[in-house]
Amino acid sequence: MGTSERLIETTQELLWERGYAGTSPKAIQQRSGVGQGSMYHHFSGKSDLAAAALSRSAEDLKALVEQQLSGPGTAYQRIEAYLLRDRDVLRGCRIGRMAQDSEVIAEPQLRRPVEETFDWLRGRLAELVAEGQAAGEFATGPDPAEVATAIAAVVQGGYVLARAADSPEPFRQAVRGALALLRAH
Amino acid sequence: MGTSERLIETTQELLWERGYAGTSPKAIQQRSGVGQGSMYHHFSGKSDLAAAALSRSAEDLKALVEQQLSGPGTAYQRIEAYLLRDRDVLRGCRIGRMAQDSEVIAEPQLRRPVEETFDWLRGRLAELVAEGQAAGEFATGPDPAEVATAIAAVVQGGYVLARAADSPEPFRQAVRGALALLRAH
DNA sequence: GTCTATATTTGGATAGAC
DNA sequence: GTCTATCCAAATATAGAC
Repeated sequence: MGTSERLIETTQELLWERGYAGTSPKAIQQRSGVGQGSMYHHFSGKSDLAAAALSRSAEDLKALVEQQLSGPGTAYQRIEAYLLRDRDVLRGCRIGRMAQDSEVIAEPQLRRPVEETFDWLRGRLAELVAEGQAAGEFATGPDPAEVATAIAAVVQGGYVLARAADSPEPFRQAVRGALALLRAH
Repeated sequence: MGTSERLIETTQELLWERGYAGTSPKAIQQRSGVGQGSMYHHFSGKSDLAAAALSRSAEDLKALVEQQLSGPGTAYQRIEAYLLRDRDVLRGCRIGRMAQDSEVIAEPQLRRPVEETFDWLRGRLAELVAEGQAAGEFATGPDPAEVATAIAAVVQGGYVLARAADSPEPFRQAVRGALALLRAH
């Protein structure tokens, strides 16, 4: 594996664990085993490396989610597969976490992968909701885009509530509540 | 206003804006106008001061939310009042933001106010959902505690999606979607 | 491409005078 | 209670040798 690769993967891990403000170049060098000179040879600095890591994480996450959303079954079943998939809930969302970090939000190069991931997710969920409405699985009153955004928000908020409680349980409750409301029509 | 008071309020602001990792003693001293000696006279250090600030923020937030939830109207109307209240969406939630900060989650003194706030909120919402079910406003199938947690998650996740998009719109969409699902039965 | 040396600023605090 | 001096490590690089 190349040096850049090692740096990017290590930075992905550290950003997920500690956020942008909490991730130092020194920590990246130590965990990756790459020296300071090498790091600054391959990347211009912390934010350059973080931008590469976040783009990579965004791609990884979209690919993973697409597996659930494009699986077999009805629209409801695919949304359910996404919401109930195995997660290490207390780690939180590698992308959603970055939205709380003011430095990430302030730097377009860092915010863009975060924004694009959620734009994609909300659009993809909206397609499924519309499909489920057409199939008579869901109530047809609600706007599919609004319901899709609510579903994405339940996941992100579920992580917040779970970390606050230091327990995965609130995440699971939130998801079950959302599924119950989707079904109840 | 006392010196401790000034320190606490300034720390509340900075934690909201920059998170725990991003808030330094020096920044607190500069914004509050309180000197270093004074700060360390009144508080033993950063985490002590942050604990006081977070407890205060938790109280403030609970009082504010309780206004909406205990207002006039049906259960649905009070939940709606809470979800639609005027917010500076892009600032995010002063309490929910802290849940993403690993140092906060790791220190019980810092995590406790965050945990308690959401425990209280979820319980309070669950009462309202149960009340609405009893009154025939909501479908009676879903578990009130699960629906309540989903509602709290929509708010927290709405902030995440809004900050990611650098626009309040996803928050508003998520909330409208949640209200539509609550109504659709 | 990688290494070591060096540099500046901040983080986070302690000590002791006033 | 507040101020100034001082301290040491970490953050975030740049420079130049190899």
